[in-house]
Amino acid sequence: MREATRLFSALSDENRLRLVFALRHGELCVCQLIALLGLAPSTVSKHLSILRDAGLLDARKEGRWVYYRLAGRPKVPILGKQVAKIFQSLERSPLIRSDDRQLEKICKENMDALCRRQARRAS
Amino acid sequence: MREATRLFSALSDENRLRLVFALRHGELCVCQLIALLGLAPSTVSKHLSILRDAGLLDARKEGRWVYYRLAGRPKVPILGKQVAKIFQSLERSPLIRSDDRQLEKICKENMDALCRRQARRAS
DNA sequence: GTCATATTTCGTTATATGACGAAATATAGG
DNA sequence: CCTATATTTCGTCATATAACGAAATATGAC
Repeated sequence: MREATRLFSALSDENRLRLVFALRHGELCVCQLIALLGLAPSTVSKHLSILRDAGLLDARKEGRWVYYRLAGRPKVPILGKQVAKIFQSLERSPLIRSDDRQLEKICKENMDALCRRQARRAS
Repeated sequence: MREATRLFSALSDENRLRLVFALRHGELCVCQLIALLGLAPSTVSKHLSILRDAGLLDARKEGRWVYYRLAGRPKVPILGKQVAKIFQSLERSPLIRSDDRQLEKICKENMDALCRRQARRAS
């Protein structure tokens, strides 16, 4: 029961939904996700931690970098008609589309340039 | 996007999940749901309001009584493997089983006896 | 070893949320 | 009309949560 409420709670924040949708294209590094959301690294890290604890994400480390991906192979999510509609419309929502466009750019940048940008932003 | 977060937020509370599962058997009156959860009427009413605003429940009035039911015809909810597992295990969870047993008793009581019990509880 | 860097954890603050009781609203009976 | 009753809304309080910056941790380069 706690697992269920934890899962739904994990998905009840807009930024965390954005993370889940960003990762549907494939694995991303934390620094890329930070660039996408434009939030403090600590905030993004906390959000990712919540999603991972809820069983939605897996993570792997590569040197200093941590990559997150969706856990397993999620199918098209259905939770009754209402939710099916919501999820379909979510992919068409301006925010997710905007995220998708921004993600294209972010994925074209090399990781070093991205991380330098985060460092500059932090100061 | 707000609809999605509202829906997931609606399902992120244990008592609200219990309400949803209780209603999977069919329509119930608020006083029956109050008896099930053992919470204050105002709290149950608030929870039901959240679920209805999220599109999960429909309501109809019959005199002083308000009956709630699941909206439309929900199928077995799937939101990726993780959620499918959670929902399957939820139906086997001690809490939901206990609720099911208690619901049997509650549905055998006539509404008047139930409501008299709530009134006594309120004082 | 030192210094730099990416990420996570911790502590703080403002805001949101779940519980309750009281008040308001809607319906029924005499 | 008055009284009773079921439910909803409102206000309050304790607790949870999302944001941030600072500190801690882990990795890499020299």
